[in-house]
Amino acid sequence: MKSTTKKKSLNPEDWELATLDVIAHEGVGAVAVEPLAKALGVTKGSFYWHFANREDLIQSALKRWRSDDQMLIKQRIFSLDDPHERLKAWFFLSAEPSQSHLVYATLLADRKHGFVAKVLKEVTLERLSYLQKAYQETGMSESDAKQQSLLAYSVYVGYLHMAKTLHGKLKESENIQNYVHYVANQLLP
Amino acid sequence: MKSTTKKKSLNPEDWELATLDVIAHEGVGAVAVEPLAKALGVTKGSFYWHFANREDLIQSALKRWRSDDQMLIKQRIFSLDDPHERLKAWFFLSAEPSQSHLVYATLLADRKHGFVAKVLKEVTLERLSYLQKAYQETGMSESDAKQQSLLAYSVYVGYLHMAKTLHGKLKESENIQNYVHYVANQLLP
DNA sequence: CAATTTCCATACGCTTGCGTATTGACATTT
DNA sequence: AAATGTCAATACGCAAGCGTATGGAAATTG
Repeated sequence: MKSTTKKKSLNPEDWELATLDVIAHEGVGAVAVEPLAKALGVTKGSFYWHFANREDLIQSALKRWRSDDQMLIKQRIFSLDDPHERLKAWFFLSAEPSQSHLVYATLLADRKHGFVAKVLKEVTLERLSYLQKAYQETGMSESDAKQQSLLAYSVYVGYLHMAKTLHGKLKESENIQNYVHYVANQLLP
Repeated sequence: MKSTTKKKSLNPEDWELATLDVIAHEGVGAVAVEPLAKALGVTKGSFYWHFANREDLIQSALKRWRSDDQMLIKQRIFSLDDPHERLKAWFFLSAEPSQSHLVYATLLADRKHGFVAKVLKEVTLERLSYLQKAYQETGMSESDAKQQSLLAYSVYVGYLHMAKTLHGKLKESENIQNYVHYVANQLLP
């Protein structure tokens, strides 16, 4: 994370966005007030004006992340009428590179912060219920839809990590497109 | 991690096993010499007798993890002749709780240590090639086997995280068995 | 214009943890 | 018995980072 141009005056959003950037690349544990301040071109005096402490900052950042992510999913996916199209849009969205996915991936691995586990669980259950609903609308029984949504979601989570782990062995554009089509074929009823 | 009974004298294996326990539960970044020493009932003087530094310890611990895991996979899965049985064994093994899975999950999230990325990639590629080989032996084309093994592996990785994230909502034994059967049905040719 | 508010810099004390140096205790070898 | 090797304890200096306190600068309000 590079130092930004010194800005006239910072607001809480500036801090939160910088925090999400750290979380995306290094996880919640790497969020540190002083290096963040340095990156933003200030010292920590102003940080403590805006936030009670480090955890307050992280919670605010995650709240923002969650809200933005919900909005994106609603616009891109759950505005579609046809459940098949919705599921397809999910597969394509889930394979797109984005900071949101990176943040989500690091939250998945967090073992130390109860508030992280809480946000993670809520976001995950919400997404799963959207997927289950879509599968049910295609005609699946409730119990099959439940298993299938869990499976499809596991594929998303797995893909998040595979893309990073096998960087350079997965990243050819045609391979990604092929894979997504393959997955959609396997997981769409 | 609790303090163990004070042992007469520690060997490198003691340190490595304690380190894997920390990695499993909190990730590589949480490995710290002094708390480890405390947990083992000694002070860090003897740590530095056995290991050059913290990284040396972590690398040794990961080397042990990798070696044990390879052995387990070979015994439980790749000793089977029938590729269908092998794949089924993989699905069941991958859903079993184990420290090895926990370690693997935290390695997946590590963004800070090049040597971790290296081990992770090697382990992952090795497992993928085993899976691909098994799918091919069931009669799949090479390119389908490749995609299918990536998909099946993504499901494993996804499941690792879902089990933790949705703790208490996934952990009923019948649900796990149902899920594994469901997955096997979907992903076995 | 003075008072208040907002944002910010800096000093301080504390904690955690690292690696190095030194010394001690015990076991093994010569 | 002396020398050597193994394991371990402790002190030390350093760094990173946290939160608190204090004072300053700029903007806004009355």
